[in-house]
Amino acid sequence: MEMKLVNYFLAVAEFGSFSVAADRLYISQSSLSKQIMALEKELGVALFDRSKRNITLTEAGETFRKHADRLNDEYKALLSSLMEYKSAASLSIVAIPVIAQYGITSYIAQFQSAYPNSQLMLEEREAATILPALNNHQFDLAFIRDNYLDTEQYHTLEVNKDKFVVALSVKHPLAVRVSISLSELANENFIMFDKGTIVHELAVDACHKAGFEPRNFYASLRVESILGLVASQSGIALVMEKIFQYHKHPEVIAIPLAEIVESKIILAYPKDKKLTVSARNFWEFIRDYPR
Amino acid sequence: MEMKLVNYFLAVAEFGSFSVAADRLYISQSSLSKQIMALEKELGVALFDRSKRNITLTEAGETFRKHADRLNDEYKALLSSLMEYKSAASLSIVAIPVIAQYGITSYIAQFQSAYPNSQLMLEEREAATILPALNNHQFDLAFIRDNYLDTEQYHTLEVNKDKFVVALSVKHPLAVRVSISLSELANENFIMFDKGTIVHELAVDACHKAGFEPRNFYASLRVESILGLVASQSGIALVMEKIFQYHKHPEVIAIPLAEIVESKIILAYPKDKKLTVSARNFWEFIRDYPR
DNA sequence: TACAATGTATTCCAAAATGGAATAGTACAC
DNA sequence: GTGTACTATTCCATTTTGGAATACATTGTA
Repeated sequence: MEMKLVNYFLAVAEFGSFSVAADRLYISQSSLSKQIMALEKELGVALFDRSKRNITLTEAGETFRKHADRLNDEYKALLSSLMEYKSAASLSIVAIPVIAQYGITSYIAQFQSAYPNSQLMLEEREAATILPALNNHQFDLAFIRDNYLDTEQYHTLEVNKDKFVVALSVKHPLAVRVSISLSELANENFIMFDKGTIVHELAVDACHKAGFEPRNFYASLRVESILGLVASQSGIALVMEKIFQYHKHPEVIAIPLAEIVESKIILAYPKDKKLTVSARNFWEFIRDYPR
Repeated sequence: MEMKLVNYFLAVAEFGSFSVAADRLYISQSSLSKQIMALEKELGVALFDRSKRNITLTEAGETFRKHADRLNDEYKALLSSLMEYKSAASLSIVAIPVIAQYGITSYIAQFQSAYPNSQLMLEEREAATILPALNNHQFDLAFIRDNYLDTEQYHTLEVNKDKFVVALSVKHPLAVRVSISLSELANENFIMFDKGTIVHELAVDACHKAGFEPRNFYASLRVESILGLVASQSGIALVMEKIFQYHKHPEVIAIPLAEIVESKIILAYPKDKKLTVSARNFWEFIRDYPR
């Protein structure tokens, strides 16, 4: 039995719902459903009664829950006892692929010169795959956006802050404005980031709030490409201001959005995890960094 | 972390050797090596010191061992507590693909009419894959050959017994004999079962004991095909007597082997496992079956 | 009774993990 | 040095995984 299944089980039991638990665990509902089914098959007993709309624990499920807590405690004790043997210097960080734009590379460089012995591993991943990996203890710390994050589950540290601007061709009629409201864009072509990215979700949600469905000219592209398309008047785009500033395109202008749509870049780790010495150093380095 | 890795780890720690532990666990050395390495990577610490010829536990390994026992105990307690919720009638059996030839199908039929409510699942697998699956609790009971089995680890019940005979074309010069010694076959073409099967291993080992390397005309085939090849004088074969009797080929004769090479068919389950009610019924049914 | 809302299961498919056989590499006894 | 007895690595076929889309089921409501 895979130990993470214990947590999956406990989440489903707690919320009485696969879809809610899947959300909370940052995995898909179909995956969670399959994994719990596989667990039940492996154990040879049904853990949940799914015949009603609200799923409930079977008797076996109740028994499993009792043991699950103890098993989990043992497991955590094991992990925590191994903590001290981890090379004190080891530190693995995962980040969304915008660390340059938000100056995080510079923090890291300064940390490395302050702690030259730390063996820092830095990996970039798409947002969607970061949280499951972080929860699985594959990384010590993560740089992520705070949107859609269940802040109850994580210790967080604000590192940077950004907000949407409207990227327009300089030839666009609205390019002369000092501010644009989303509702004025209802009939525009939207050039979006990849479906599944947080920025995409944020943009779509914002349009919904403004009362329209954005006409998406999907692009699943890099900022450079998006700005290129905007420059060639294929449409407009919602992009984060600092990302825009970083990449700047001579024929594209960014106009503030009347509605404030904010996104904070945070450093985070799961509350149920103990940090290594190095990770704590890094955390404190970022926390105390003079701004 | 996969719970079975705890057992893998404990086996390596106990024997101080990957290859011995792999043998004991009935998996390949390369697989075990990779799995322990993956475990170490997942935990972020080295558990074994491999720099010396005799591998030893690192400090972290010692710590892991302490917790491993407790974790394992919790896990076993969990499994055992779920036992009672398993449909009392459920019973899954795995067997090598010769149950018809050894009359096991008839035992099963009789058990089913004696216990019509038992939901018996029967699956056939190649010998090599049975023991790992049995150790992983994927099945309650297994019909297997006793050769090369570590009988310390399993409760066993003899079900049938068989021995090698030499299968020859009726036209073969030795076909008139009442008994043949292996050493007389040193220059024959051997038609063998698939590499990796127990019967193949037995045959090769027997030839080695008789002081020669069998010239294999590999066939990785079914008995029918092997007997067909023997009939057409492509070579000779070592086959189990009862298997031969069952399939009988008019142009093939079986001569007893002077050296007795025996193979018992046994019913087995791991000693560290508790049987379900039905499994126990089946066990006792077989044990008390009048012979 | 139909229908909308809200669930879970299933299917499909690309990507990743698994595991054994063969092989390379390494410590140690002699 | 050389052979022996181990572990690591590579290769590759097979299996597993996990998400997107979709099918299917329950329940509350018109």
